[in-house]
Parts: sequence; structure tokens; C-alpha cells
Amino acid sequence: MGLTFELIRTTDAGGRRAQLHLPHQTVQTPVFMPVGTAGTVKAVPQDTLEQLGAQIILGNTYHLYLRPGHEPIRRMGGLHEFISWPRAMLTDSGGFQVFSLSELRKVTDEGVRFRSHLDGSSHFFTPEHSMDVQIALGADIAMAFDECTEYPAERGRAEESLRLTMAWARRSLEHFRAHQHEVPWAADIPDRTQRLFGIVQGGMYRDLRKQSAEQLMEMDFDGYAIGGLSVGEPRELTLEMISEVLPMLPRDKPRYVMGVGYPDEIEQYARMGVDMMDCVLPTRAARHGLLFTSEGRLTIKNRKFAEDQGPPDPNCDCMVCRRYTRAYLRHLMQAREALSATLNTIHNLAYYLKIMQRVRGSLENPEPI
RNA sequence: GCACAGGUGGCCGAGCGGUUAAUGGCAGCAGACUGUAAAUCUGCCGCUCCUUGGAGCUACGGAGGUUCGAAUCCUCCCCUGUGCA
Repeated sequence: MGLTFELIRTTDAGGRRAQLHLPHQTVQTPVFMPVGTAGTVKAVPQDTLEQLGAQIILGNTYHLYLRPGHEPIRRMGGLHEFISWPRAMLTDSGGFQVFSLSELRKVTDEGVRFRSHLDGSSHFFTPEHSMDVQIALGADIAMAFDECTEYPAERGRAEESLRLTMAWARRSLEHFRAHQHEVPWAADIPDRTQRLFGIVQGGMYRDLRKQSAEQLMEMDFDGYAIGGLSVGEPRELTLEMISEVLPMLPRDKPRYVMGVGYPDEIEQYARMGVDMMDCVLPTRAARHGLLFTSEGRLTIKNRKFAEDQGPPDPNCDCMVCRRYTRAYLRHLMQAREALSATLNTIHNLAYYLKIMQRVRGSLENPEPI
């Protein structure tokens, strides 16, 4: 399969500058991955994402399975073709929906029965089924089907949840290895195959996290994710769990912390050695009128910006900050114009992507002290 | 001119004798958002004071009246809509 994760430089703090060779893109890491749940990074067209420098975006197994359906997408050549995205993609397995749709599902050892949030219809997801859907979608990276443990979770509950996730990880891997050659683009990109990442769970219990990581490493995934974080726990706990798990993961494989974070968090985690992160925060917050800037949070709908003719972020050179004023963005927000979501999201993503670009730079060429 | 139907807080619109500073919605103000059931959700939203909790004042077109008590009942006036002249 060749070298897929190529370390370029590491730091004493554990930071890693590397590149991840994926079928559709060589991804420079550490990387932030915008979330595009339903086949779109909400409000932003694909060509703009490319201009912003997005290297890899997410899609979601559960959402795309429900609509438009993974079989139609397979028939149309896979997710890349369908949404016209030439770079890398990663699909989440539906594990997060086991958590977020808690009122619409029932979990057993075999799998999860969901009631569709769209029409109430019943669907059964197993690790095997999640793999089948993800292979049909054909993202560069698929994720093992897991249960994202809620917070707070008592010890017994976290153990039980972890037991389930580990069993599902084995089943995911086995089924994936047996069928990964079936990706829609297998014939077009024969030398590179779809990848599967395992997910560390264990609630907020260090020993469970350790146990989880050890078990997963025996299974030899293509990369390792830390899941079940940013689910309501205090930040120190998030950090503690990441610090606990990172050193245990194999050095020569990518490490992915799922669902983080605020701008300062992604920078911090990247410097600690996290290679990949994703988060809905920059996109969702943008649609709700919250801009992340070099001067902190900017609630763009605030009255005080009504006639503010300055750029959203004076230290930002993104296509939005170069062209539009705070007053205009506030007006678009007030008027509920669709362009509001687009411009706000472009800025936030530009801000996030630039943070990672800067971090990559400093990992590559450490500043002399 | 006559006949109906109406005039309620920035707007729309409930209420039709006391539990009404007055249901709802919109607009407005502020806040939240971390592998997206999210262009969503939460709080505030007559004025003035004091610390939470409250206190006072002003309010349902206008002016009178009935009543212990009126946005709610009666009289007159003003205005709006519809129909008939």
C-alpha cells in the first residue's frame, strides 16, 4: 500500500508536521477538516472551499444514507463525483448520530435502530452496514462504527459503551477489509485504497481510554481517532483525555480528534500532536452570526455594527474581509439574507484554515527562542 | 346619509366584568452554539425606582357613566373597513 503517512518533522512538545497521502489528495497536516454533513459544507460552494485551501472535508454516513441514499451515490460514481469535490473526504460512520439522535434510536449489541429524523421511518445500522454505506460513498477515509459515549457517564456505563465500541471496531474492520475494493473509484485510482480509522472511546476515564487505544492498535487500523470528546465536559477534561491517549497511539499513523474545537483549542491540540480535527463550530456559528477573529468573538448582528465600515477582522485577508464591511454583514444577518450564511462561513473557515496553516509553518520551522 | 363590522402595547392579533402590564406571532435587543435533527435555540422586550424580590406610575380611539372593581357593560363623540343610498 506504500507510505501513506509521512512525517516531516516532530517537536519536543509532541507536535507533528506530516503529510497524509490519500487517494484524492495529499493532505498537509495538522489539518482542520470542515464538516459537510449532507454533501455540502453548508452555505459554501466547492470551488470556494478549494480557494480557501480546504484539503479534506467530511460527509456523514447516516445523513447521506437517508438522503439521497448511498446506492444512488454509488451509481453516480461515489460522493466525490456526486458533489464535485476533487480533494479528500472523510465520512463519519453514524456513530455520532447514535449520540445526538438519542431520542430516536435503540442500541443493542447487534447495532442501532434509528427512527429517521426526516420521516420517522425505521432503519437498522450495524457496523457492517455502516461499512457498506461508507464504501459506497467512497470517501478517502471511513470511520469505524462506534458509540459516542455521552457526558457525564458513570464508570459502568462508560465500560459498557466501550465494550460495544470495541466489538463494533473489530466487526467494522473485518467487514471493511473484505469489501474495501468495492469503492466506486477502485478502477480509476487502483494504487490507492480507501482507509479506515478506529475510534478510541472510554468516557472520561483514563484507564478506559488506555484500554481502548491498546485494543484498537492490535487491530491495525489505518489511523486512530479519539472520539467522545466535546460532548459537554469541561475543557480541562478534554485536554486531559487527549494528553492521555496521544502518546499511546502509533507514531507512524495519523491521529484524529473528532469534533473539536474553538480556534485556540485546535491550535493547542495540533501542537500536541493531533494531526486531524473537524468541527461544526466555524460553520454553524457563522450561520448564527458569530465570527471568529484575531480580536476574539464578533457577534456580527449586534446593533453596534450597524454603521461600522471596517472589515470583520482587520487582520484577516480572506475574500470576505478584503471586500465587505461589518455593517454590510450585519445587515445581511438582520435581513436573513442567504448570502449572510455564505460570507460568515467563508470567513470563519478561512480563519480556521489559516490557523492550521500557521501551525504547520511553525512546526516545520520552529521559531528560535 | 343609513346599515353592519371594527378601533388593544413598534406592527399584526387574542381577551369580552375581577386571577390583565394584558395570550400568541412578528419586529427589536442580548446570549448560546465543539465527529450538524441547528439559516437553530434561550432570555429580555410600557416607564421609573430599589438588591434578588418587589415598589410606584402610565396604559386597551376620546369624554363621560354604571359597578366594590371596566380593555371588557351603557351614552355621546372621533376615526377605519364593507354594503346600501
